[in-house]
Amino acid sequence: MGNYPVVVLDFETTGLSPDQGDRVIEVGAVLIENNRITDRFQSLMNPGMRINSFIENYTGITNDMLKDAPPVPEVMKEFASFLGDHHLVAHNASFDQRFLDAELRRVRRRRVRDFACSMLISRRVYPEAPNHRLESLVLHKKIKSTGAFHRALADAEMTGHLWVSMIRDLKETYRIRNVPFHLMLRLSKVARKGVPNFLEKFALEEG
DNA sequence: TGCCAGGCCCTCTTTAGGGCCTT
Repeated sequence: MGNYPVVVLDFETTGLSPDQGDRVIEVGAVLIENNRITDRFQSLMNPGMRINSFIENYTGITNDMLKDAPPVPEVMKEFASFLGDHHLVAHNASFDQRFLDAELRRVRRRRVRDFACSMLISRRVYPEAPNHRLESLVLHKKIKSTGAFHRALADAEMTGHLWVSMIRDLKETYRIRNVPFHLMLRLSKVARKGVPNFLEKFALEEG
């Protein structure tokens, strides 16, 4: 199964830390239901400050593109509606979670669901991967690339495909019929050496 | 003035250091 919906999201930002004044400049997200993308959300946002040349080069998003973009609060209110009360997923979720929580706080909203981290889970499901950057995992799993890396919607879509791929591989490898969200959350915290035992035990209890 | 992210996770560890990930 794994039929519960999740929203997979990705932010492009002015830097690494909302605590140091960094803001979001683009959000991309996909809704996944029944292992397929059924809805999408994407918007650039004007952060009210200039972005540096590293960010322009890294993302391909320029100051010129942000000049006429809607302000961050306006987009974040819309995005909060898109999120609803769905479970959330991101690649290196602690990063996106910090920015999401900070920007929602500014518009007096709050996150209501847990975040699962596709990077932490991929380290456990695909320990053989050369590394666990999104770009490398997309190559490793032969996931079709849906646009330029480091743009929010393309990264969210590819992370979404990675999420579906990990659920499928868990089912096949461990003969788990149903991979609920809470299993993915728990898996992301299991010591790596203990992963096979953890999953075999789950499969037994399920059966 | 000078500082400058944070959390996971391995190891030559736990009285710590440094690579990996995200922009």
